[in-house]
Amino acid sequence: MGILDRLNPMQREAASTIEGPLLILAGAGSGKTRTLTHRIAYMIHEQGVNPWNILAITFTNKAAGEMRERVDDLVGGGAEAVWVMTFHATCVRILRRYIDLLGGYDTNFSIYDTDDQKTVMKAVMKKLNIDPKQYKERTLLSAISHAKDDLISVQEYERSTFGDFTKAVIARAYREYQETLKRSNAVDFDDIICLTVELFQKHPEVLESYQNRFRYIHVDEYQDTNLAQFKLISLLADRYRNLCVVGDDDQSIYKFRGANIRNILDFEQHYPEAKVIKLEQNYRSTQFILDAANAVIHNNYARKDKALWTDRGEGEKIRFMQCDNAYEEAEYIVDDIRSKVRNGGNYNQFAVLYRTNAQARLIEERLVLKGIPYNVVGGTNFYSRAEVKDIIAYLKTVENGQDEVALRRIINVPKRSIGAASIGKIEDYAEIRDYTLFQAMQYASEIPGLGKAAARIEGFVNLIRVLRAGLEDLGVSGTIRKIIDSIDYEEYLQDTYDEDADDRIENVEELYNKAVAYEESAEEPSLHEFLEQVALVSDLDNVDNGDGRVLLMTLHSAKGLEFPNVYLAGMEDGLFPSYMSISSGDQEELEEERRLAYVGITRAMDHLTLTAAKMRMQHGETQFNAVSRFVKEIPTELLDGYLPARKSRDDYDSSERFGGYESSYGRGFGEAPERKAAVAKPRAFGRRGSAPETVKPFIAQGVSALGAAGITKGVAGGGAPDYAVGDRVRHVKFGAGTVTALVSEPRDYKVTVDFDAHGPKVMYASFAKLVKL
DNA sequence: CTCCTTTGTCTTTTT
DNA sequence: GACAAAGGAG
Repeated sequence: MGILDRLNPMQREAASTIEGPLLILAGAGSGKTRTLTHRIAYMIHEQGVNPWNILAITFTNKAAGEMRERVDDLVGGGAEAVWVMTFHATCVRILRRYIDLLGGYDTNFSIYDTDDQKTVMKAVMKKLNIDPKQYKERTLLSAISHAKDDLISVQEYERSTFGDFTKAVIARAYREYQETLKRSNAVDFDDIICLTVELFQKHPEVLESYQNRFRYIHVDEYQDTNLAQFKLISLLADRYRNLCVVGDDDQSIYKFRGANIRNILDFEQHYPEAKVIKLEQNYRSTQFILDAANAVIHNNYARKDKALWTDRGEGEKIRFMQCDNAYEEAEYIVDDIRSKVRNGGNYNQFAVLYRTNAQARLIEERLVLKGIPYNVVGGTNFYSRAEVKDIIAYLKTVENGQDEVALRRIINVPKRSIGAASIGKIEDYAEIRDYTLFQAMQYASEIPGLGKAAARIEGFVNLIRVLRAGLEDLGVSGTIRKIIDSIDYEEYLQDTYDEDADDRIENVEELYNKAVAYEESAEEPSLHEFLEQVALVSDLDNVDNGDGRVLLMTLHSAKGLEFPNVYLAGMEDGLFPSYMSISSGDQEELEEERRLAYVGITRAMDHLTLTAAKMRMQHGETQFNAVSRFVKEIPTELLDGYLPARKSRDDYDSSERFGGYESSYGRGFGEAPERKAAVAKPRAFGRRGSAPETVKPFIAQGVSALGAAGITKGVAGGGAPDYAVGDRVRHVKFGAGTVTALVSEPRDYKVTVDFDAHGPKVMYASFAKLVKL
């Protein structure tokens, strides 16, 4: 009878548990979206929950769109009232109503993307006299971003600096950056979340209204939430505590963006009454593919133990191919795809995944050569193209005159001969009168020293005024058209770019088309909503493989997708795992890479091919990379094709850890690796021969990493286990048993115990905490 | 103010 | 190898 009949028992239990906190640990391909959508349908249809009271939060628009569609299908009428949205869209919606309560912001705020943030930071550094050679804007921005992810305010950050000079610099930059954004009535991506948290904390009445509205909350991809998002969710869920989170700690791959894997690992601590349900049946891949994925991920520590299984049968072995260079790798992959399609297949059943976007190029070239249709997912965002950003900046200036980043971008584009000197004079004037830049520009004729520039500035101000006046009649698309015409933008593009002017003009037209499409679909079209979509939607969201094309994308973009045939290209130490993660000596970074490998492997339904190149151009120089350690972590019996030399734990020495770089500075180095030397010279640094500062900490950390590698057992579980095969041991949960096998693995000892009451179990020594009897 | 050459950087990137 | 930013010359 019910909606839940089509679910397996565990899925059904998860879907029917609607009261109280619930953690669904959903392995790759275990039907997580299906479970969530059925849960929502069950609530509405069989438990009489008002759709209005349900919130489902995702990370990507794509995931939100998919869920929206499936909920609509299952629920039918009334489903529109369910909020299915991304974190950012949810928060923007809340801020558009209430941000003015925080003071200093107005509800027509701009949203700054990464480029805009850089622009702001550059200005901040200039203003504060921060030496750009000593501090990169990227570093400062990422420090600020991480502070915001952790809900650390400017004041708190300032208090925590103590004698730390670098932190003090960051604190100054943080304060000025935040003040600049506020002056511009703008928020960045991180602000969207943490200002909402701030709003809830400072205005309990607002929080309460949303708590009452969202009685049932779902969070997808919970493993990727950061502290701010966690706080947001826990505030919202605090009243009714009906919080359902879904995730897979093994697929947490966004630590570098502030995701905190502890949120999912510690869910039961935060919510002691929580119910935990594991979905371990995989409906996607063959057993061999799952075995390989399980074997790789088992080398990680920080994870909840689980084992994916399938009833799909063993399937085919995983293929491994090491080519001489990256060209041959591309050739191998493309030829393989072509021959498989000739034997009856469709190009849309194939995906090539890689670690870095730069790897796409060679494969693309080969695909073009063979006339195979393909799509590259990601790479450069449509909205980050200069010509698109120009028009967007005009629109932002029309919407929000305080937006300085937008204003400065267009003030002299196309060239109006308003240069740095004139802008400086306007700035001074604005400072004295406490005006915004745009306000000051309206008094150009009064500003001393502008001379002829004053008239040109007035012309510009007038243009914006006219655009504002016409907005209501013309709408968004009409205003875009008017901008293009008034500034002769297409002519400007033609003059400025000789090579690709036509492409750029096309992009501008595409933006116009998007605006038209937006106006057709929106209930109540507005400029700020259009700008919001532009800021929050990426072209990743439009990935569609209905038209028979091979898909190329990074491993990160591939999360959540599945393909019958998957190629993982560039399986090399130094590329994947990345050079950074190896050289940092930080185990956590390496574990994140390993999770990425896990994500990659589990994208494959039937056929998985791993490829590597012995020699590859990276950053303009030839690198000789060793086969990725992740390939070596896959049991030999699952691999087909050329098999790399197997490595035992003890071979994970320095030359291996920083593997593959030997050839860059002379052969024979790897034969009898002198440990210190191997650590100190992992790689021939940039061609200009300068050893960057990173080398020093690198050496220090490298040595400690080496130390850690050398005494893995110690790190793993406080030394080698004190029991051996044949010994009797006791386990907290399973009771007494006999040790039947003890295998030393890179990170830990794998111990098999035949328990008296529960039969044989395989476990990792550091987790099992077995006591010798 | 603008154009051209030199210099430095370079993982991933849901929003 | 590719691209952006800074610095110097016109």
